[in-house]
Amino acid sequence: MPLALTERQRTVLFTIIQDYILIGEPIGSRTVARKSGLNLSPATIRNVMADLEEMDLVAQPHASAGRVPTDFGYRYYVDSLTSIPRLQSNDLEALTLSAPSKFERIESLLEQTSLLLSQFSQHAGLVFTPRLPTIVFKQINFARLEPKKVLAVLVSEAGMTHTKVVKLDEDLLQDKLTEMGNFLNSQFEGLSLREVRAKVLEQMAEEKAEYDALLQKAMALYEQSFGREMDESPGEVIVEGASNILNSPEIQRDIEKMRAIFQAFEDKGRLVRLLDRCLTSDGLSVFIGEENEIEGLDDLSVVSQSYRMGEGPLGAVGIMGPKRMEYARIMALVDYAAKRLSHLLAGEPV
Amino acid sequence: MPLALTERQRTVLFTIIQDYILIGEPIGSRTVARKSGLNLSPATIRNVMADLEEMDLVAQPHASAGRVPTDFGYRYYVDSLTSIPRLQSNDLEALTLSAPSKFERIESLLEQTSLLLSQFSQHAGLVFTPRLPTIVFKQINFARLEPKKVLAVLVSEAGMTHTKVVKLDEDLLQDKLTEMGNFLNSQFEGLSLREVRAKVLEQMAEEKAEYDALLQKAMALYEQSFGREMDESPGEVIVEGASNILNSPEIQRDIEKMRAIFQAFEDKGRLVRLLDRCLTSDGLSVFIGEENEIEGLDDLSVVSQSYRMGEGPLGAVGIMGPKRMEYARIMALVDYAAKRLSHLLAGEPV
DNA sequence: GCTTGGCACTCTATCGTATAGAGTGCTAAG
DNA sequence: CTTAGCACTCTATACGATAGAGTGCCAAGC
Repeated sequence: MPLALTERQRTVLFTIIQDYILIGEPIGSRTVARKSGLNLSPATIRNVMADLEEMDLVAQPHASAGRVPTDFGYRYYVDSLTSIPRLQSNDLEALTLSAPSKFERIESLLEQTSLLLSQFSQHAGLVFTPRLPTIVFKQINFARLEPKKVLAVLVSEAGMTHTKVVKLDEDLLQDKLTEMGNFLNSQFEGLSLREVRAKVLEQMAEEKAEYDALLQKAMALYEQSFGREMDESPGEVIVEGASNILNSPEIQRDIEKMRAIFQAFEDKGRLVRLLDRCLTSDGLSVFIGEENEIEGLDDLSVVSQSYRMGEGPLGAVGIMGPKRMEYARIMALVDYAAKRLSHLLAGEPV
Repeated sequence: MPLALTERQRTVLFTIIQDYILIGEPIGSRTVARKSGLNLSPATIRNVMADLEEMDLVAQPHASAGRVPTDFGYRYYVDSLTSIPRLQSNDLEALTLSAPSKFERIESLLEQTSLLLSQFSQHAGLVFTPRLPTIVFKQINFARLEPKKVLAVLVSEAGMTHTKVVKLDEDLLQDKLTEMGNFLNSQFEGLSLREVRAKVLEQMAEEKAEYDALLQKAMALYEQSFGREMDESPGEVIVEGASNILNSPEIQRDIEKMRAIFQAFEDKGRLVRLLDRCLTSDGLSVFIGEENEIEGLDDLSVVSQSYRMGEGPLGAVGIMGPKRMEYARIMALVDYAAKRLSHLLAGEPV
């Protein structure tokens, strides 16, 4: 049920949130009275604040302090930003200047994007690289390195490459390898790696009926080089500007929290779980505090947006920072970065 | 000039250092008197300590505190470990169990090594990947992705692969590309990339005299895909367990220092400068505090050892932690890891 | 001449107390 | 419903006192 607040309550809540985001200290009734625009005395504001506290939208750090937004309060605030915020013109200008408009290697484009997000937000920038099972097969090549040793190179539609050195039981000459590659290319182009794998397993099970030995071997070679591993591999996460987390005073106060956060940053597995959550909720997603459900990151918020190429989402970009972040601006930033990245990947001008 | 200390001074100094490393607080004359094994009263020890302070080997945080080793003191201590320390048997046992003894991808081997160093030391693990100009050319392949778009794959002797998508002015068919690859392979195998590049530039300048057009193009294609970029690219650094830095109390006390350290960790360029220093001083190197000359890391020490394959050093592994680290154990650990890595890369059993 | 016990001195860390300041909740009046 | 007033609470800060650790130095002893 959508929480129903009176206009006045909303105004007070938003004043508290915005001011708290700005200055980082509990906001008192006096301050709200001055800044809210409502022409009310602090005493009246106090009554409203008590209501908001009742609703768990704000809280007091201690009995005689001002109010601080709760996770739930931030949530209400973010939810009431009906549309995705647009970039302020100064941000837009600066971004146009410093964002990459072309790229050589997709990996470095992703890194630059993470760095850009970090620099503009003064928080940590996140970029999740494409999850392997969802990427689209473009081409595979095999090159003979030494007797019984083959280099397999897989290229995705997006232009990412994956290589693997495979040891074989028998020695295959380059001619054969090329033939095998051509065969696989003809079979798999345009399929996702997940689909490719399903097809491989299926046809390997089919007892060599249709295909001759070489093509059967091609399937086996694919399976050996990219099959199992790819299906498990969760993709990577590129974190830039993690040290910005140290800027926020509420984190500085608690060394234990700091350690937990940095440990979480190092645990790629935990971060990748975030990606799942970002991709399932399509569009721009915001996780506030404990909402992100990642152990150790419950004092941070994450704003993320997926980027895509063709139909499906490929991965996601995001910003991670203290719950006390400028949500509107950060959301605009992330959305812009994701859109720009999608365009660049598609080869469109930006 | 090698600083000459009396036996007694050495004993006192080492007692202070070892005890300080152990407990992390300034060491007083009373404690030294008890633990040094010298049968002397605290008063006598105090006289010795005053001498050591004179020589800048120890210092007092404040007038009525015990002594703490200076960088110079640590240096003397480390220098007097005449040979590289051997691993303690319990460490050796644990390492034998958990260290990888084979590997699929060289990249993940390097990551695992960094992680291992971090876990065993409870400090940050470092692994510098091979510097590109020094790696040895093994094989190059070109694959036609689309008209005028070629995938170049370079394999090094160590088994690392580097890929690049290159856009061409003209469309080259796969046959031609293969031929070009074969030609380059015949020319370059066994050379370092630096040598390869020199040869390429030289022959491109030679006005197409000896080679026919295709081979000339092959050279140009190499230059376009890996030439310039490789010569500049400094290699990567894999840091694991950076959050361990937060365990040390002397860092915890100073938030500013913490930020500086984490910023340094994020600045790959700065870290790579460390590599230079590690490689120039051949063998096991130890940089204590400001000795590492990297801005922001002057409160940390780095222990590193290069790993190799064939003749030249490829890169380095290391541990970075507070100056108050167990140097002997850490040095043994790093040396072991580097040796093991070298063996694994050479394909020898460990 | 080296060693040592004794002693005065210094500096830190800690604790309790007092105080100022911010902000609240409540009540009663407008 | 709004607001002024007031008592109350909690924090942060400063201050002084105290205990503890450790030093440097001196004079006595071996």
